[in-house]
Amino acid sequence: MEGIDRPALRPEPIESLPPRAAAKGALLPLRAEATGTLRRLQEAALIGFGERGYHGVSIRDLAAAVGVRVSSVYAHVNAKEDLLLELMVIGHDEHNELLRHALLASLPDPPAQMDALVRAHVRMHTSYPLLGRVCNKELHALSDGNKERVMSTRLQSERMFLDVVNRGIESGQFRCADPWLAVAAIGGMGVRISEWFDPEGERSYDEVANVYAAFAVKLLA
Amino acid sequence: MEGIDRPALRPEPIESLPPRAAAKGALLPLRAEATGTLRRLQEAALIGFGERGYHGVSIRDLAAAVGVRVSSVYAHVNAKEDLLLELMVIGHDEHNELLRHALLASLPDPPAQMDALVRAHVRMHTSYPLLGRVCNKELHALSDGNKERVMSTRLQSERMFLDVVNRGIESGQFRCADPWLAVAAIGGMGVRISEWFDPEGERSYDEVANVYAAFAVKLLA
DNA sequence: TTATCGAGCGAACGACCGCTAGGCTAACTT
DNA sequence: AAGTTAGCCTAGCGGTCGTTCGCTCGATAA
Repeated sequence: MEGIDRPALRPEPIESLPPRAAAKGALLPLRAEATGTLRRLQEAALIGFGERGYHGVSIRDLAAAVGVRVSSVYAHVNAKEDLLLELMVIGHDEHNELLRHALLASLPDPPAQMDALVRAHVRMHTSYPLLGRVCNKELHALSDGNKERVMSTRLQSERMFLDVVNRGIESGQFRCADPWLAVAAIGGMGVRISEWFDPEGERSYDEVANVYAAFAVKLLA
Repeated sequence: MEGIDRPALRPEPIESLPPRAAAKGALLPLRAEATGTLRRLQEAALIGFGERGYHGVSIRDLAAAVGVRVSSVYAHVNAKEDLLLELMVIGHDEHNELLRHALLASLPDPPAQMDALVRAHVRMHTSYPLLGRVCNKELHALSDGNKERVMSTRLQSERMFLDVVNRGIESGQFRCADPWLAVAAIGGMGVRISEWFDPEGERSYDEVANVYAAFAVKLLA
C-alpha cells in the first residue's frame, strides 16, 4: 500500500472562458449557431470532452464552468449525450463542407484536387483542434443511432478522397496498389494534427498545410 | 423533448474472454508477464479502456468480466489508475523496443532505416490495436507523474524517427523543410491504424507495412 | 500441528452520477 | 393589468463510483 495521497479524480475545474475570443481563434465554426448559455455550455463541453473525454466530464463540471446550477443545464439541453452529439455533428458537417468546397474550387486535375482536399483537411484540424479531438476520440460514447448518423457523414468525406485517388490512378498520375490504404494514411496524418497543433505555436496553418499537401501528393506519385 | 427512451449509459458488459488465444492473436505483448487473475484483469481493462475509454469502464465492469467480486480486484491492483498505467507502460516500452531493434537490424542507410522504423511502427499497431488505442487516447486519465513517465518513452521513440530523417537530409537522400513535421505525419498515419485494423480483415500486417513503409520513404524523397 | 499467506468474499463508506420536480423572478405580449 | 415564457434556482431522487474493511478458506511452510 503506497497510495497515501491518492490523486484526485478530477484535479482541476474546466477553466471558464473569457467573453469570447476573436473569430480567428473561435472554438467552434460559424455553423454553430447557438448563443447565450447554450453556447457557453457547448464550448465548455468541447473543452472538457476534448481534454478529459466524455465520461471524464460531468454535468456538474459543465454547470460550474458556465456559472450555472446543474438543473439549469437542462433548460438548454435534453441530455448530456445531446451535447456530445451536437458537437460531433457540427464537426463532421464542417469537415465535410470544407472538403466539398475544396473540390468545387479546384481544377479538375487529381493532384490539384488532392492538394485542395488535404489543405481543407488540415484547415479543419488546425482551426478547431478540440473539435477534431472530440470527433475522433469520443465516437464510442454515442448511442448506436447517433453513431450511425455521424458515421455516414464521415463515410461521405472519405469517399471524396477515394474518388480523387481512383481518378488519379485511372489518369496515370497516381500509382497506388491499395487506394483505400492511401486514403487511410493521408487521413490519419491529418487527424493527428489536432493532438499537437497550437495556434500560438511556431507552426502556422499555412506551413502545415503546405507540407502535408505536398506529402500526400508525393505519397501517391 | 424527444428523448423518450433514453439510451443506457453502459449498454453491454465487456465480453469475457476465451481461455487464451494463440500467441499470434495475443492481446498483450510477451513483456506483459502477469498471469492468472491479474492477467485477466489487464486484458479486460485493455478491451474496456480501448472500446469505451478509461472513465467509461468501472472496476465493477472489470470484476464482472473476469468473474470475480469487486473487492477481490484490489487483491491484485492498488488502484484503477495503476491498471491503466501498466497497460500504457507495456505499450510504450514494447513500441520503443520494436523501433530500437528495427534500427539495430537495418543497414545504416537512412531510407532503409526509415523503412525499418515504419515497419516496426506498423507492426505495433497491427499486432496490438487495442493497446495502441489505449496508449494514444487515454493519456489524459493518467496523473501528472505517471503521464511524464510514459511521455519520456514516447519522446525517445520520436527521436529515433527524427534522427533518421535528419541524417537522411544531411546525406542528401531526403529532402524536407521541417523534419519534425515529417515525423508527425509518418507517426500519425501509423497511429491511426489501430482504429481500423482487423487481424481477420482483408489486409494483412505485411500489406499494410509494405505500403506504409513505401509511403514514408516517398514522402521524404 | 500450527502459522502464514494469497485469493476470494459480503457489506458498506462517502462522494459523485445524470436527471427531475417544482418554485421564483423578470421581461415580453396582449 | 393579466398572462406567458425563459431562465434560473433549491432540493433531492435512485443509482453508480472507487475504495476499504473484516472475514473465510485452502494451500504451503515450519
